[in-house]
Amino acid sequence: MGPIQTSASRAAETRRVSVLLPLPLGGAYDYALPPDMAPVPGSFVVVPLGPRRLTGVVWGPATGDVATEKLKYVIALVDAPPVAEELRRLIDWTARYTLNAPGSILRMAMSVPEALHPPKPAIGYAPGHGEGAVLALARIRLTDARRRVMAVLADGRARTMAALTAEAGVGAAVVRGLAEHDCLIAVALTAEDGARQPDWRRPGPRLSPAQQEAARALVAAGGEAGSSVTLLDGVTGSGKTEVYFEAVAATLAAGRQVLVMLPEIALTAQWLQRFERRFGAPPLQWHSDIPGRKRRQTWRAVAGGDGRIVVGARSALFLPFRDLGLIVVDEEHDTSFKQEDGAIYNARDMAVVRAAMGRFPVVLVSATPSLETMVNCWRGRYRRLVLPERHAGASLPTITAIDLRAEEMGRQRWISPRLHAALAETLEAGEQAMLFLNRRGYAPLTLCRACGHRLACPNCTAWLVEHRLAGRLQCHHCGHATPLPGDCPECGAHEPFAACGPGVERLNEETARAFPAARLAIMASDTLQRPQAAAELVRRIEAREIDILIGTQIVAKGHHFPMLTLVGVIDADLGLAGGDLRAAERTYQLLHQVAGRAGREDRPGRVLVQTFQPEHPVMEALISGQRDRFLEAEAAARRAHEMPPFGRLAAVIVSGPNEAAVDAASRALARTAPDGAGIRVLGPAPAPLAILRGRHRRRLLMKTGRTVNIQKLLKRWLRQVRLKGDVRVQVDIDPYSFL
DNA sequence: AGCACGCCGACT
DNA sequence: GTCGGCGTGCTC
Repeated sequence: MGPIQTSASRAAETRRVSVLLPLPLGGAYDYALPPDMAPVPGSFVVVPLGPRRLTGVVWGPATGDVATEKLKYVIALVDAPPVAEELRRLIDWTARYTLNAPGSILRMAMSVPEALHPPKPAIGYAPGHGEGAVLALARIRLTDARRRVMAVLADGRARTMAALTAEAGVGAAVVRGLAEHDCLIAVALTAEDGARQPDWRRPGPRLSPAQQEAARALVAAGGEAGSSVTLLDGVTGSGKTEVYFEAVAATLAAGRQVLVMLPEIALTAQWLQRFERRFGAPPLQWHSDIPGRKRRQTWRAVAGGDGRIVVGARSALFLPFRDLGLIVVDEEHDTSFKQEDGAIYNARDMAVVRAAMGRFPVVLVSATPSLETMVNCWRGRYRRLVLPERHAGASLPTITAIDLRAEEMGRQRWISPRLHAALAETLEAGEQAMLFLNRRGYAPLTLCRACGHRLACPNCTAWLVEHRLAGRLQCHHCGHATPLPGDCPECGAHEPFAACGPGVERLNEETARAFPAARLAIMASDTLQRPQAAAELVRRIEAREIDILIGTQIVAKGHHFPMLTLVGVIDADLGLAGGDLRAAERTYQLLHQVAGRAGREDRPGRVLVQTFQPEHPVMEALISGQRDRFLEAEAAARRAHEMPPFGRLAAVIVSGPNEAAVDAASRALARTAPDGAGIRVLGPAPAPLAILRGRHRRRLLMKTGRTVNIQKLLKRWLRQVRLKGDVRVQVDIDPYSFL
């Protein structure tokens, strides 16, 4: 034995690690390791933090500058697969890019803390076997109920108590009684007994030559050493999904995991069907509606590597894949990939980053690619594969504008005579039509006829929207709901309210009046709360139980209705108002997608677009089908104003319950705003929703050239200001909506 | 994110 | 005289 160690030499020998906790702390904290503990970077560990015990992730070697007296010991090493380096780097990268604490980003990857601890095995009941069981059965009185239980279990498969009692139609006491007499044995159920795995060996559908070529290129990208981004660009119905399924199959064949990100996951029953047809089993799913137990299973399957393929919404991006080999971002232009609450990030862009970190390919898929993606293609940073035609020879719909300035519109009517005539023809021919209006509810605004008072949300700067089917007024921003008041809260007039403007419910009313014999259905996110309701409606349309479908933007996504030959866009100008950088681009994408619903298979479709500005570049591009020329013009305009992606933009949102404190803080920020060549700070101005969920909001905008490190600039700037009175500052790098 | 510490109003 | 409000700050 050597000499007794001094505390100093012991400290020098103490192994230290830095541990990132899923909290908005400044960074990772250092901890001492007990002598017998050997975590690797990425290991989950339990550590003390103040009076609490928390689970975090070993982030690397200790940073070293923490006083020994402060250092605490790691309590335990969690028995779970460690977080891969790729995800750790993605978390650090995202934190730096979005100016969030790394712990806040880690929290998204650890959204199911219970999943870290192995589930206690579910207990099931199986018949006993061998002579003992026979003797046991002989000893008891075999009542009817007991006989039914034994009959259910005759196949030898174990069942949970719940399943067994339901199948046999007995109470739990009967089962317990049988178990006590050793006629049944309690066994641990193996997880998801016999769950089917997607099988990449199954033969795919026959692909067109263009599809084959694209599929080959995608598969080849998977075989390359580094990362790559490929845009799969093709009109609706050109068979993009089948093409990227080949890349999915190749990745699965190579033994690696796949993530497919889709917007609005709850409404893609058709996508899931296609997947299951191709691979013989459903993929794992990840989105906000997945119940807790399933989430936990999925998280564990992904981390352990048994979960081979996940389809999910944007939050799936931070799942702890063990060996991810491909990400597909379908509908890459969709704005729902931009997360707006908590950490603000664009999951499509972060997918590209994750692929770069993991050195694997990513495929962006769209019929209407975002301008950012197209610019990256033009710059040669992304590859582009174009699927030129509609599959199976179907022709593209003809798109025609209806100039509302020239139409005789009745009062409180939104269907023009020309659209009305087209609807009549379509119904006459026994075909289906769709009316598109991107507004939920009955009317977007309700006002008092006596005094002009408008019913507004008490928590937000927004009008209340009347929902007649639900029998109430609703705020679409905070969820505030109230019945329609009997009297005007302003002037006291009795039942004075008038609905202003149309929502889908009101359009439904007008359509029903115009076509009393037609069978109508409304499709909006609030009329279809459950995925089953959406699937049922889709089935009814496919079965031609519906003649006219009236819907908001959710009808634009991914549903194929062969008999739908007419699409009417009620108000094409709706998205163009307001100070949104991407208003034109988004309107184009939305209307193009809606138009793509018309004329499938062998029936030519037509699209009638009601607009007050048929000469607008968006309308002209839609009608002429010259998408890329439109995007080039958009790009030129953005370049001229040094707007993204030709310049950088960041919004700084200051919010708090006290308006004066918010104003003071935003003025203080404006005073200390950096300036310099190519740097401009605008504001403060009231944010797009000046009051949201009871918090007052002000916004400043920072605009810089493309080569400026905007994060560094923002960090230095925001550090200077001391905030008080529950005022929060949030940064939105590359904001989508602004004014 | 929690939790403790700290300085100003209505109660056993 | 104390209990408790939540504003501010810290947690390796």
